[in-house]
Order: sequence, then C-alpha cells, then structure tokens
Amino acid sequence: MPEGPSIILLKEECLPFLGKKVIRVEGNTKIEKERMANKKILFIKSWGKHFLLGFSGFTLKVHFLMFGSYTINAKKDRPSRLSLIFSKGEINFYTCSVKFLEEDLDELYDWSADVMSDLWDPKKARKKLKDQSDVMICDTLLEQDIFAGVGNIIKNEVLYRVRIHPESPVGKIPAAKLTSIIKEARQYSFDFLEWKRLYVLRKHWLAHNKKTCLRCDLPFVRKHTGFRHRRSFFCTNCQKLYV
DNA sequence: TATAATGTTTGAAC
DNA sequence: AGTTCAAACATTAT
Repeated sequence: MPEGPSIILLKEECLPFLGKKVIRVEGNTKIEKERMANKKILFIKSWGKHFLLGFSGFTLKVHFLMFGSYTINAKKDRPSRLSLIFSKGEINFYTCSVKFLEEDLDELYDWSADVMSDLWDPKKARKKLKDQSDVMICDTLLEQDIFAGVGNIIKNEVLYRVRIHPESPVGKIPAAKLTSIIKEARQYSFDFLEWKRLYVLRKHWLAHNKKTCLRCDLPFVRKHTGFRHRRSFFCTNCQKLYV
C-alpha cells in the first residue's frame, strides 16, 4: 500500500469527507481516538508516505508501513486499527500506525522534500545529497528527508530508467546523472500515480520483480543492497556502476 | 505451506 | 555517548 503516489490516491478518495463531522470512532488503536468524535475534518494533506487529517487543534497521522490498507465506505473482515464514521460513509484503516500530531505541520515537515508536492524542490534534494557522498544511491533514494514518498518500487524503477547501478556511491555519480536521478524520482512517482489509478501499475514495471532486462535480455541481478538491505533488481550490463 | 516483501520506530548491544 | 542493528508490527502473494 505505501509509497507516496498511493497516498495521493487516498487523499482523493477522502475528499468527500472534507469539512464533514466524524460522528463515531472505532478501532483497536491505543491512541485517544475519542478526541476526534464530533469534530470536523479541516484539511486532508500528505507528506511522503504520511497521510494527514486535520482537526481543530491537532492532526491525525496515518502511516501504512509495509502491510497497511484502508477501505472507504466498506469494511474488511477483521478489526480495523481506526475507523472514522460520518453521517454518510466511513473511512477504515487497517494494520497501520496512527498517531496524533500536536505541532504545527509547517514546523514538522519540510514540504519541499516530498516528491509529490507542488513545493518539491530538486535543488534542495541535490544539496542534501552532497552530505551523502559515501552512501549508495539505493539507500539515499529511500531517505525520506530527501525523497519523501519514494519507496523500494520507485527506487528500482528510477535506477533502471536512468541506467545507474544501485550500489554506486552518490559522490561517484557524475553531476548530470545525479540531476537525472532527482528528476526521475519525481517523474516516475507521477507515472506510478497514474498507472496505479488505472490499476495497471504492475504491468508497467521494468525492473521491480522482473527476471530479465528487456533492453538486453540478460538476467537481472536480485540482491539486497546498501545498509538498508532492501531488494534491488538491476542489470549489470545496462546500469553503470560508478566507483 | 513457508517465505518474503511497496516500511519505520524502538531499544538493546556494542 | 554515539552508532548499529535486530525485533516488532502483521497481511498477502507467490
């Protein structure tokens, strides 16, 4: 479920509830969920993989981690972590992390780091990468303070598109190539969004979970790379390793 | 059926 | 004290 573009779709699906009052709250979360009862949804935002529902005086943050899911106006056959029930309709969150944020969101979040945001700033991303010269690009792409919203699928697809080996340290990658990585991190995320919207995301994967490189027909390397040990799928023939 | 995976936080261990 | 790393969370597809 996660990765930034999926959260954009969730925001869209929740739009009918904007300005509407929560009349009942359910779920097995341990947070003080009752504080949302009889309160209106004042805004619906996201930052990377964080889904944010604004109430008067506080914000609900939902993070779906690896297995989280949600339903709108439908229920799953198991207890929800949190359900927000409106006079007409409901939002159910399952197996996710829910928390309240008390702070002003502008203090908490650097919106320019969110690849899906209108405020996304590639130049700032570039500056942050300067401090990561020894870190492999497969790890920095997953760094939420730099590329909020990018997950493992996006990582693999971006690196395949720009033909860069995931184990290349950031500092060894030529400037022009770094620029294309940063650009593609955003561009692929929007492609991901539109493909997911049409339920055709998987069939557009060029690298993630693939066995063979469609450019040269050689088998992909499948390896847990970097300090994060996340799966990378790559072609050593088509993706250049800078060392 | 067992395994591993679209992820992050926490706290133990060094 | 600062860094590193495994555990925990818990569903679903292969």
